[in-house]
Amino acid sequence: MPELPEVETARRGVARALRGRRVVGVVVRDRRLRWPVPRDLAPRLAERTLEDVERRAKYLLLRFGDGTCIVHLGMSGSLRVVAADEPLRVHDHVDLAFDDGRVLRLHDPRRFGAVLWTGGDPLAHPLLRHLGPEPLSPAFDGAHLARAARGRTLAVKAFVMDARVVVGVGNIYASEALHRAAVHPARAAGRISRARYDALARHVREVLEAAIARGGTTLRDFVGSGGELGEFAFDLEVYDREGEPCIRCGGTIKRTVIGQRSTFHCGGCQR
DNA sequence: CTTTACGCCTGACGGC
DNA sequence: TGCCGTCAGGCGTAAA
Repeated sequence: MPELPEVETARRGVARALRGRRVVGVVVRDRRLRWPVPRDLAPRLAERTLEDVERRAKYLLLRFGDGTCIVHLGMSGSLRVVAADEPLRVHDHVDLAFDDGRVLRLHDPRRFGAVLWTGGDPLAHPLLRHLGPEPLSPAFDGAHLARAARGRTLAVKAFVMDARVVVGVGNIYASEALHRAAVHPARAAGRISRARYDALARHVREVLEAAIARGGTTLRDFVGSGGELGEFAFDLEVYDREGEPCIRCGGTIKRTVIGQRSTFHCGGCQR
């Protein structure tokens, strides 16, 4: 389920397939997502042209000129672009039908995702307005992390997963970036040097870029918007490798829990 | 203000 | 074979 690389992969797929197309129909089979899908979604979208697909954090922004459809995939969501006669599967909750006969179909078993509508500037939406910088933007660097961490006592892993600090660093990539930067995930965020934050910021960026280049990590069932399976091969160094030897120092990978989330680190090389 | 815990859901898996 | 507990990639919200 989607971390930022998966969402970015979905964004590119949807944009390539449907940018410039006009909405000719909306079907909501189950509006009980994280928030109810608005009842007026269909009239809002009717006959509007999809001008672009953007991404802010893990939110997809389907730009329709004077309004934006905000889509979040939650923990189990995926998007596919299918033919209109594609058979439905269970948990296919929302369809946007376009004028070329194709359908953008949201599938979300756990229904932690969202489909919303907002007029005006979507970045001013309550869900988006307090978000930190994009991890692939110039605004994100070690100086930013060090500044934001001043006086903070929480574990650095929870810190980098806080969307007000930096967006898009999910549970897998938080463990991976901390391992590459040799920083212990439980270390207090405010007690990490500027130099180590420089390294961490660099590794966050690198691990996300590498994953995007491979179309997302995909542990089990991520499906890109065209229906293709994402790369299984992205080499996770610590995630889900409890008990295995560290590829860097030979130490043993440990599993702990930080902020109620599974956390993996090497007891040998992360300090 | 910061930090921590809790749900929202379905499904897959392991142990018995 | 079935049942039951545990866990899962997110994240807003409430409580402390």
